[in-house]
Amino acid sequence: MENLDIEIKSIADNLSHVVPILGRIFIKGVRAKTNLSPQTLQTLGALWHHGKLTMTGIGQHLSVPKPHVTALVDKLIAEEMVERLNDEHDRRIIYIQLTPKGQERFREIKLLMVESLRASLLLVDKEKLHKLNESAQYINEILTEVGNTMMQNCCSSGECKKEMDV
Amino acid sequence: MENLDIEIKSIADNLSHVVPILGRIFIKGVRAKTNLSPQTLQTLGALWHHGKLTMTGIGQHLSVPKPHVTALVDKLIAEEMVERLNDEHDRRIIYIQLTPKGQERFREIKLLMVESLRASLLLVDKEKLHKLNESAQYINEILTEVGNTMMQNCCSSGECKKEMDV
DNA sequence: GATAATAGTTATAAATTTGTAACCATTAAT
DNA sequence: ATTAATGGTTACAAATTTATAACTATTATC
Repeated sequence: MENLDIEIKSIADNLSHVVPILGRIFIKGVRAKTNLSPQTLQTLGALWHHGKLTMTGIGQHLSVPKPHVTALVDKLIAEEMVERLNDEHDRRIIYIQLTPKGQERFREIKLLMVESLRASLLLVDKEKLHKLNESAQYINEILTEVGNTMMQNCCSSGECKKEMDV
Repeated sequence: MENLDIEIKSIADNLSHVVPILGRIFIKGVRAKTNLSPQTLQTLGALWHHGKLTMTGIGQHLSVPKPHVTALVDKLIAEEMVERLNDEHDRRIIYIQLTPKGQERFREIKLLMVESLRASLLLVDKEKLHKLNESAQYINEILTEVGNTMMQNCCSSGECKKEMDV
């Protein structure tokens, strides 16, 4: 069990070091070209991935306090990128989902992200890229899994987008 | 070459989705227990990893404008966690590095990060954890590499800490 | 049916981050 | 010897994020 502990330390070390780099690539590298704040971008990303989220679900995904989620969503609604949806059985619950316009817009944002990443990986050779892809896939798989169990019923619609579908 | 493009898209998709989750684990999960802002935490992390950074080096690592780096460093100096160091050959350059107190303090912060991660990975079994570790290691390796090539001479001291050494 | 819990909003203040412009000191280039 | 470029700071305004408290509407519990 000692061994396992060392492994978690190592994971923490490696992943924490990578946070600002990913931020640079996916947030800062894209932000200037849209008029969207980082958290707004992440909200769209979460909605794209999960298809449908409650207000508290969004808050948990971004770890943002609920009142601020309201503000984020209001802003996105003002731009007609997302819409509110009432739950049939529980009238307290409001789902948020991308509008067609929002989907279109986020598709473009994803292109910007890809370009930003491509620029960063320019000098990385094919084989390393392949291995990087596998690693990224795996990390996303695990972290999405633990992320979901931590929020009760994040995407209550049932199915999350597992794959990219640009 | 078509294939390579798809791979980059996939990497972008997976890594971008993971950004808010990592933020939750390593930044938000730790912040409350320290009185440090996210960027201040990341500054310490970068210094821990690189040992020594110039002001612009810090700015590039966090992608933060230079004037704000001054503010961040000033704050850390006020808490005696980092210190300025002059370059022998170029008197414009100022290196920042952790003080012993700062190292001690960041060691504690790393413990908090590990605990936060451990809590998230509670339900993940041993084998997955092992594979996760390998993936995290690889991603850090590649991204650190491209990160460094993008900033001319980030850690001009020469040697970066490659391994965890808590 | 009264009470407690949940989902979301409104309002507000404070902290943090972002973005500029102008500036000093030092080094590089011509 | 000027002039240009680099590394860093100061000053300031704006945008974004964080943190609370109080509140409404609805559902769950006893």
